[in-house]
Amino acid sequence: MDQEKTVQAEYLKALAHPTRIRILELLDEEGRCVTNIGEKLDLKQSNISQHLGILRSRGILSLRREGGHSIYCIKDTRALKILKLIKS
Amino acid sequence: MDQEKTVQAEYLKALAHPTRIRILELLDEEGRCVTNIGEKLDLKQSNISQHLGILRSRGILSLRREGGHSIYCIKDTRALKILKLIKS
DNA sequence: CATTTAAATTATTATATTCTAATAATAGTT
DNA sequence: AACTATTATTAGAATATAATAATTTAAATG
Repeated sequence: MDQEKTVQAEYLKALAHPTRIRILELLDEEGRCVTNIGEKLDLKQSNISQHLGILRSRGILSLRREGGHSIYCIKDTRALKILKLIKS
Repeated sequence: MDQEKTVQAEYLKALAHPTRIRILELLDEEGRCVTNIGEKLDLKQSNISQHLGILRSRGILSLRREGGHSIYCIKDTRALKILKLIKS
């Protein structure tokens, strides 16, 4: 596994997971906190948090704190365009 | 690791690798055989063949035999659109 | 038909990813 | 300040992916 990593491949890897795709679809509607996403997807808190971290580290999501909550929003709308492309 | 696999995620996973991205860029120009791709990318034959197999199994590439060669071509142009989207 | 060439497949090893569970950190609340 | 709620981080085990080397298959050529 000694292939040079590329920005493009890393970006696509961030999108290439069922849960992360579902997160992006949820956040397309509106910004949401971790708990809310966890309820919608019925997954463990730590797991959601990790997936959100991956999407954020690639610049796909942004985060703001509000009350005791972390509200995640889509920052890079190319991600949504890609998902729509795949569905067509 | 018990997430349901989705068509979308599997599709993106097929694209999410540096070598496979380079293969798609090469094939965007013209159809090529395995040997030719191997020379261009300077990688082992079996490795190229495996990557081509992955792209083909997802319906992204098509294959025709010609002389003693397997000529691969891009079949699903959404893949190229996605790569272009990422670069922008 | 033996030999060469091109490509696919298989087995193996190394690495990466993902999930769970446990714990830590960070606010807010009482 | 103790308590609670929310989120993040860490460690570990299970699984998946990727590269190499070796082998096999298939077709073309002498």
